Amino acid sequence: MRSGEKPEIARLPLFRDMDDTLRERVFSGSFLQVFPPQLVLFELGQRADFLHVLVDGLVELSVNSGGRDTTMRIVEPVTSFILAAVVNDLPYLMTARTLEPSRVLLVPAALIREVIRQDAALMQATMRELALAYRDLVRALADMKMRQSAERLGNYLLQQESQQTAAGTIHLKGEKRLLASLLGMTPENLSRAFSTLASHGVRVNGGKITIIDRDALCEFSRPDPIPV
Amino acid sequence: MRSGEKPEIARLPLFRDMDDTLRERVFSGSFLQVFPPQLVLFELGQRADFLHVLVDGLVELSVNSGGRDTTMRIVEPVTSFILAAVVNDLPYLMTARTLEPSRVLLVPAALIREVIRQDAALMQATMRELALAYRDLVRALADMKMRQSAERLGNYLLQQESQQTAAGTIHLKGEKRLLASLLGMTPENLSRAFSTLASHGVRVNGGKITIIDRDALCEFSRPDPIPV
DNA sequence: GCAATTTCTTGACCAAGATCAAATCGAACC
DNA sequence: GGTTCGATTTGATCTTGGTCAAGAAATTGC
Repeated sequence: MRSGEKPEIARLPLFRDMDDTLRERVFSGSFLQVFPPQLVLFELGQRADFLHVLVDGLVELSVNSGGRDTTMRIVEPVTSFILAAVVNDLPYLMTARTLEPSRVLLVPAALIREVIRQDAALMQATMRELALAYRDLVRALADMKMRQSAERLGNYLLQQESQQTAAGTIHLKGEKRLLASLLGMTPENLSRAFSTLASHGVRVNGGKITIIDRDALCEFSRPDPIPV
Repeated sequence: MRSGEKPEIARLPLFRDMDDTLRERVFSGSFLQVFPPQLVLFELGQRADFLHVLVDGLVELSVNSGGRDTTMRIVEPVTSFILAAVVNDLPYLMTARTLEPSRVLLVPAALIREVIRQDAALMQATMRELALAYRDLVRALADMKMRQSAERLGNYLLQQESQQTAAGTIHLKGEKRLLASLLGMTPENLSRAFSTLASHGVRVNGGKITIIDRDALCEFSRPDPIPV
């Protein structure tokens, strides 16, 4: 791999605290690969050969089964993904596809498992990362079960706003149909959900969303009481 | 804690491989408590003070927010629960309530975190447990997003059948309304879903379910291609 | 720049599931 | 055994969200 992105990857919570020599060993045993958009990186059911780290671009993780399909997560750089499958050496439960031209660091699964066994700090970071990911999914499942579609959209926007830098403004990544699938609705209903939110402080302009009345949106969407 | 259940807890994947002395330290720092049914063990939002191990009885984990409520998991003995909150010292995302008279081992969160740092085998077991729990939730979320209610019920039955000992027979634990909430539907609709499954090889007699035609049920429910 | 293609939006209609109400079933208690 | 209370089932109706179709807007390709 090129050295340019190494520091940024090394700064990830997953790799931050581990032994420098072992980290170097992980990196030198991995390779950075460039992928065009719409390329399938791996499919659900395959044996987990690599821990992936998205360095640049955009990746969708989805589940497809019985002719149906749903987006589980949109991965933005710089983030590792598919850690749970790698840790337990189990088949991927999701399919990964690039949405934009992307650069991905591929860490051989056997290598990362070996180094995890050797390095307590890496193991602890892995454990913490998995615990946080688990909690994200608890929230996502509760969201899907308890809220209706426009509320889910409202909460998604509030959450994105708090993560993105510019206050009050959100830039959607990917197409709207992708967001619809992530939120568990059809593109048609996402469109209608945006119209519903128009009377609750949200303005839409293509992929640029503005929250002009945060209180009204909170009132409507009833965000989680426990902050992330 | 009494010594009777110690071996069974020690045999759990979480505690199985750790150092014996440290395991003894964990157990002697914990206490086994008996709770009546319908008692709230902890509520969402509270600081995670204890790792819980259900030794006997039945516990519901639920999320309640904005006047709505949904069952996230039904915990059967012998199983630990709420590990993710404890590992990262974060507030519980779920509320726990006993459904039957229950005995629960309460392991102080600070103690288990300390021993995890000291014992690589325990840390590895924790990491694995979290990774498996994560994968369960990926399945649950995909299930909720992609399948309709009767299919979810069918898959639940197939899954329960494979876990319980008697082939073809399932004993529901807890009331049907609980199962309805776990599957993300109303009790009324659960009842209708059972009638739907009647024409797909399922017979119901109170809490005793019989799968008289496994193939027909699979055909209807389209279970996950990747086995758990 | 303009045609072609795709995405997004809107409207009409349909299906799944929720709600409300009432009837039935079953277990616990006298 | 009969009563009572809650759980479950059934039916009628309503709401939400999905489907289908068409038009508007945006993007791509030439």
